[in-house]
Amino acid sequence: MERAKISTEVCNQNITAVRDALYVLNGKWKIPLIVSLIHGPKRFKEIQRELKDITPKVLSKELRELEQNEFVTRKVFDTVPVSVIYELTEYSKCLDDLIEALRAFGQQHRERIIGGNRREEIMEDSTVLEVE
Amino acid sequence: MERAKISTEVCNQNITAVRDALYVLNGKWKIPLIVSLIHGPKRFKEIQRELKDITPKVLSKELRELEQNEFVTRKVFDTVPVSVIYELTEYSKCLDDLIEALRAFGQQHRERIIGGNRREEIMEDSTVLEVE
DNA sequence: CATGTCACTATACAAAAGGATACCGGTATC
DNA sequence: GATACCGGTATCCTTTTGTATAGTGACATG
Repeated sequence: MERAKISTEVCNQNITAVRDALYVLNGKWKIPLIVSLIHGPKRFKEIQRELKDITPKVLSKELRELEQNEFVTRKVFDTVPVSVIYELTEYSKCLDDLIEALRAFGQQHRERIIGGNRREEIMEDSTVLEVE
Repeated sequence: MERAKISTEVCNQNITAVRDALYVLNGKWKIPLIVSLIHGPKRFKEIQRELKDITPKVLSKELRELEQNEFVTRKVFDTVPVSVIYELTEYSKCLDDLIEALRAFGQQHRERIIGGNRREEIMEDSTVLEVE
């Protein structure tokens, strides 16, 4: 009973931590956006081209939120016309392990589905992952 | 130029992998739900109590999706009234690294915000993370 | 002189996700 | 008899997310 209490407390702490993490990284775009900046700073349009189905409105919103959380910085150069580059911060490096784990899982999961080594009943379902 | 081409290809692969991962783990609840099952199988109402602000409708939908992706199994016992337990699968263990990274980041990020070792301009913003 | 680029913003709208509340039939408890 | 638990479903509503389209102003290209 005492043990159970401690274990549920730990469990709640873990859930809280995970929910805190998801709170700042929510949505479809934040992590892909960070990944696209890992290989070097980029301009607005470059990012838009790389994440091809994002609209400027959404991109601009996501970038603002990442800026507020100190994962990216926005730098404006007064060339003509102005160029704006987005760059990852030092702090964003604390996401490296997370991103690597996500990447590894994503890759592995896709292979599993393409390979078809899954239970038959579920194979029929086409909504599990969209493979192009 | 050749180098750049290779590097953008790798980058695109990474973005794709990350997006695949996010596709099956989307939304506010899937990962917290899995975390709540790590310490052992649970019944529907138990999970609902643990993730306290989830509604039964959403919980039932999330559990169904996790079942389709083979992260949890649903077992019905014909006691009176019936009891239903949800349990993590073997396959779900491939999420362990990811969950640990998410937990570590979430904890670290919360401490950073509570500690207040952030730039002043951003300190004013209250929307960064809800700390209760 | 028409057209296109850049980094967006604005407006309007549609779709999806999530939340609030009520309800079911059966059992157990008070 | 009233209430509560169980594992959900049904209905409605709000919030979030995404789409489509147009426009800005200064310049560069044809």
